[in-house]
Amino acid sequence: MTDKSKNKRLTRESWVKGAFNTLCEEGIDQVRVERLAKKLNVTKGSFYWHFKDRSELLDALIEYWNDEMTKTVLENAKMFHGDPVQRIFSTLRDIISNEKTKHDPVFRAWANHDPKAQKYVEKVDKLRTSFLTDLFVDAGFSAEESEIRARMLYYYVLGEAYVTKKESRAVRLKRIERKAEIFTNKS
Amino acid sequence: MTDKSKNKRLTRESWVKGAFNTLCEEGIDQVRVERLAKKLNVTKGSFYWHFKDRSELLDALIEYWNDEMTKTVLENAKMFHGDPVQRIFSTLRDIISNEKTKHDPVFRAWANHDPKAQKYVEKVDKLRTSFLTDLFVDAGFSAEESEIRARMLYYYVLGEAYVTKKESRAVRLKRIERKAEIFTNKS
DNA sequence: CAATGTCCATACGGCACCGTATTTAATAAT
DNA sequence: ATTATTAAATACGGTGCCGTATGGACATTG
Repeated sequence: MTDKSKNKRLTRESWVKGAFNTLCEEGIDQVRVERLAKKLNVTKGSFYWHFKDRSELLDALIEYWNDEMTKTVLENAKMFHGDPVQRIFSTLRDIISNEKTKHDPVFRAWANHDPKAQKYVEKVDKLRTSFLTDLFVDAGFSAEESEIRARMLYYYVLGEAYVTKKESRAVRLKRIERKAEIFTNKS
Repeated sequence: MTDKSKNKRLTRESWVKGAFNTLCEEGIDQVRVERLAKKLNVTKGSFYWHFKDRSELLDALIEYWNDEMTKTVLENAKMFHGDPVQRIFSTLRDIISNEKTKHDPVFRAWANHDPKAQKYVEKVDKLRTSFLTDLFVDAGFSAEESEIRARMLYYYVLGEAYVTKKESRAVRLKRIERKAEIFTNKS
């Protein structure tokens, strides 16, 4: 698709992206060098020129995921200025709509058994929750209350992502927005 | 530990339990026949007497998980009678305290790439949410509102389980109870 | 148009695992 | 005690994967 079948030379990133695909579709233990090679229509001779070994690919994969998550996810939300409550919704929309976020669970499954990946997951979690916390503060909640609500909202969105993977983002977003109102109501 | 090192004969269940352990610790792709054999201090000659092949072990593993989840998890909660809101808390306590529930994420990670396991996960999800829904109804919420709150609460608990795996159950339970109050408040 | 560097193919040894076949040991039945 | 049955050990061929070594194709530069 992205690579016309005539592309001879591959880049390091080609491998990482290919690895990311099979990570999402089959889990980390199924991303193997020779299978990737076949998928990319080359031999592993290519791979071992670009990478020292499989472990180096996995490291690159972690970096790739981290970049995608930190770069793009919260950019739009930061741009958006206006009603603080609306910004919370906008952020949710961002997280859910992001193509990559859809694959959060797969990466988390990996991190579950790999401390290196785990470190980055924790990083991203902190980034997101602290961002959400700030939004609640802007919306007028106390610091403590903001943190509680941010965590609640974030955990909820995460859990929702695990259970309702098959539903469309539109449906999910609608439901989440409906429920998010509860979080933004000052009881 | 459970098996004194002198136990000669193994049962089918020994294998399933061993498989469940490595499933939790390393993921489904790491449960291999010969490694399990070594862990159980036998050879795979034993395994292939009890099972046709690896796939049959995985099927048994799914059944095992399903039984553990449906049998024990909600039993206590059903026993408990009294204030409906208190029953909700009691149920949460049950889900979180259950040793097996702790490993929900790992099993879900597997289900993510295996339709067979996925089916059972959906079953358990439905069981839990419908049970929670009934509790909210008992607590005086409308049918529609009950379902919404049940889903929120359940997704939240799930998401929480993914992010805060390392914390003690006591700490988690305390936090969750604190937050669950919000779900049980009629705004 | 040589020479050098970049990128990949091919060929190899080794390991871990799967599943089968066959044999041996332990337990139960007669 | 002999025989069956059950449970596990051993031995085997086959496959997929890893990483290395080496050579070839292509491009770039002088």
